[in-house]
Amino acid sequence: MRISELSRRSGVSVATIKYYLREGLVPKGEATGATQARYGEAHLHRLRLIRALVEVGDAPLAKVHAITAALDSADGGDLHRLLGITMYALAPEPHRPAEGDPAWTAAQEEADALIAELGWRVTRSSPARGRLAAALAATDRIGRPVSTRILRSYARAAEIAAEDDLTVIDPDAPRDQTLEHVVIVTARLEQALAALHRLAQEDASARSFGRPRPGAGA
Amino acid sequence: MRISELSRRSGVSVATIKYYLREGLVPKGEATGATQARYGEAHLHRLRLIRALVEVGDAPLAKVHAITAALDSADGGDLHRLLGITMYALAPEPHRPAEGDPAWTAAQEEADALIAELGWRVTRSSPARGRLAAALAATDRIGRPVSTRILRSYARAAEIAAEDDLTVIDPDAPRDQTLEHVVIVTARLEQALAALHRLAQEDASARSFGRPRPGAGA
DNA sequence: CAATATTGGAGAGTGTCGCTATCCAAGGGA
DNA sequence: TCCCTTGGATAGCGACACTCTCCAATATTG
Repeated sequence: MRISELSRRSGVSVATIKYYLREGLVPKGEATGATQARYGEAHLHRLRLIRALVEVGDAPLAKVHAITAALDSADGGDLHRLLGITMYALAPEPHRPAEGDPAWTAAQEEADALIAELGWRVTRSSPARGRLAAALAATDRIGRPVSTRILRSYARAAEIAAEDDLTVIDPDAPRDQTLEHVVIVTARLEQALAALHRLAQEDASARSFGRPRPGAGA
Repeated sequence: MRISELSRRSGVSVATIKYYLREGLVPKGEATGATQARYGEAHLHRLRLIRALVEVGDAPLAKVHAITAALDSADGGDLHRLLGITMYALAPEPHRPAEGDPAWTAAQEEADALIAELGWRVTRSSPARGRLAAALAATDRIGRPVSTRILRSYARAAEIAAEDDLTVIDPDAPRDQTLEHVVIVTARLEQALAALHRLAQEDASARSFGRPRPGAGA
């Protein structure tokens, strides 16, 4: 297909596709002349992956670029590695506190202990590990550490959810599409969890601080 | 204190404070002359709240403005209302699907049913309600609906966590400080939850797709 | 008291991000 | 044949969150 059809089928404007081509996020089409090229299904999948990363995963294009680069080079790479690269790129980096900070050290130990206790097989360098520790340290510093009870209860729920997430994967589908699905499922579940948390919080706040008939927000 | 001291104690540059003053995010100091004004502790709390919203809550200044406006006007407003305004402003708005979308309708009903079942007292217009529905609808559409088992298990965990969140609140502390703490605790817990979820996912991926010695990501 | 530094206030400028618009010449389709 | 689309490249734009520069009016310090 030509660029206009690719645009129509992907919902991405021609100008934006050209921009992605220039940036190397989408591989060039097969040139059929000085001013013509042909695109295929792979290009369509790629565009959908990019949109999923940007719109659902809220990733900056630079990170999208890291992911597509891995996709385009490590064709034979195993799926676990590819998933790792993708999820690592999607992770927001926490502003890491100073090395010597006692709250930080304690939080790291707590995170490690929890991971060990659950027997989770994660790399030492996983950004999620640091993110967890940073979150624990921050609440610590405010004087209200997260209770281990809650942490455990969430961890258990997360375990089940993660297992479920992966059933979405068809190892034989195109990689672009596989990643697209994983990104969407992961991001959406996180949205759902955050939403649940806020709803629960609103309920708790209504019961603690609300008036009998809670006029509530907005 | 004068602006330079306010800057030093808050860690926000003088230029930025001036900018916040111009934008009305921070109330003006008490003028003591044509080119002089005095600032107090309230200004310090306000700056810390703003930084918490921006850095931890990742809120755009426009939303911060909505929150500070509420703070500055509704001094007598009850805490529940103020919390509502704050958390509503922090909520990312989901791109709401078309009205007629069947997945959307079904997801909304599921969300409402869950809330009703748990007996949560949340307003009909709560953005978290829409966010939850949007997340459910998105995974639905991909063909992998979130299981109610997982949803319930997360909801239960969220309930406990939310209860805990509120113990951070001292109803007699300055409102700016109270909001700052709630924002930090809420945002950080959400980070922790997301991190747990990703760690669990990495573990699941390692077990399903990894090689015996999982070289993993990055 | 004089020299120097700081302040409030306002406007313009900066850097990043993710596009979007404009041009142009070479093909392609009717 | 004649017009429309395309690829390719360059420049421009709008939002955002500052940051810089000026200025005249104080404060502070010696």
